Amino acid sequence: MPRQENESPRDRVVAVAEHLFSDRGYKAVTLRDIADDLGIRQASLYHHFPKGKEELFVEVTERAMKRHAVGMRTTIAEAPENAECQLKAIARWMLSQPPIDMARMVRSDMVEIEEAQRHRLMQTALRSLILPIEGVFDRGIEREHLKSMGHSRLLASSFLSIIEAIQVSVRFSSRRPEDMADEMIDILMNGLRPR
Amino acid sequence: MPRQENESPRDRVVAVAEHLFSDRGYKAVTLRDIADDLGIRQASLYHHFPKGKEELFVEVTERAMKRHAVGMRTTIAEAPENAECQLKAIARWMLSQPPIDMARMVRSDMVEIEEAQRHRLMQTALRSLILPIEGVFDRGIEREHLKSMGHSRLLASSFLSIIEAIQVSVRFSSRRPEDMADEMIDILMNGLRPR
DNA sequence: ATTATCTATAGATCTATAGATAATGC
DNA sequence: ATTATCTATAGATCTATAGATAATGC
Repeated sequence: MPRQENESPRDRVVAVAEHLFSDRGYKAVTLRDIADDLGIRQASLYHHFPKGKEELFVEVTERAMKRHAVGMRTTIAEAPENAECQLKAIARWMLSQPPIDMARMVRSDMVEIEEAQRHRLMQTALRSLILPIEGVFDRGIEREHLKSMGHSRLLASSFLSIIEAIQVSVRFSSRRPEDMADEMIDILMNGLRPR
Repeated sequence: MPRQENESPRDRVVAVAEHLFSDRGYKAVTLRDIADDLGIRQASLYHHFPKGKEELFVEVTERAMKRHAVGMRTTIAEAPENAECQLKAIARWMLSQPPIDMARMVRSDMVEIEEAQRHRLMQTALRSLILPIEGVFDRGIEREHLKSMGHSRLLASSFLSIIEAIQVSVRFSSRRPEDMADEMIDILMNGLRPR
């Protein structure tokens, strides 16, 4: 089989690990789980990640964040200059990706890894996910006179957590996640009270 | 020391376990962690919970849900008959309690426990947390003509996830969580767009 | 030759059990 | 007598290491 044609074995490891970590978190996923899904032996993972589980998790998280940094940027750039449209586009982008439970990431996953790595990953998550959304709200405030409480960071992380809630809801609902996102964005823009 | 005056040893176990489980989740918390926080030996936990970790976790979750069922009911009952006030009161109630990461609960914690227990706990969580909030929105739709998309369940779980996002934000912000909640509720009610 | 896998296994950690000891409450 | 703790330890699971074997790409 000629290489370069598709995915390197290392990339497959990262992809499978991402899905498992994204679903159940760092501690609940074992190297055995990952190896089983890949159809290889647990020890074989050490060929790709000699420092082991933590190294793999950090790589998984870094890649996901890089993907989001790019995905967010292009998603926003390609959407009309309008907060509502951009939020709906962002929602679609996020829903196309493995879910990110920020609460779990901060409280459970990150505490398990080395201090230095943790700080760096948290910074990357802020830049890749929160700041781009914050930017959309800030430009909306500027250009469309959206209400501002001077703290669009809270708005951005609330938005992310709503997407997360939708990704959970999908398990119990037959509605399309995109419709749920649009509905919630509608409420964020116009409010529940009749106008 | 006369008993009945305060907390039974078993109650202390549940209380300590709740804080740890609430913070880091089922798999990431070991019986040793709980015992250490209590100042006892790991094996001593089996006196109170002979069936072990899962039994303890189920008890912790059930108690938390019962507390929420009561807390929600009285919080809503004591607030003015007005969706905005009731939501703000609920936010204060939730912020006074250990955080509940629904996404983690569904995806990570619940998968580790027995099928039957899982179903029961999920039902209890629905009744104790989601339905009361759903009720507030539904009555708001009825009485204050709030906008309805016919799916206030999504609204309720989004509301919960926003509270969760606030409890995470507190770690990085110096703002009062109650103020953050009020701000977000304001946006939910009136929208970001100028009226 | 390099890359990707394997088997075998050490060492750490975690849950759980058995049985002894101490404290508490009639 | 009952309740709450302890020590000691078995057994399972998990991460990680060492060294062998197979596949791949010049």
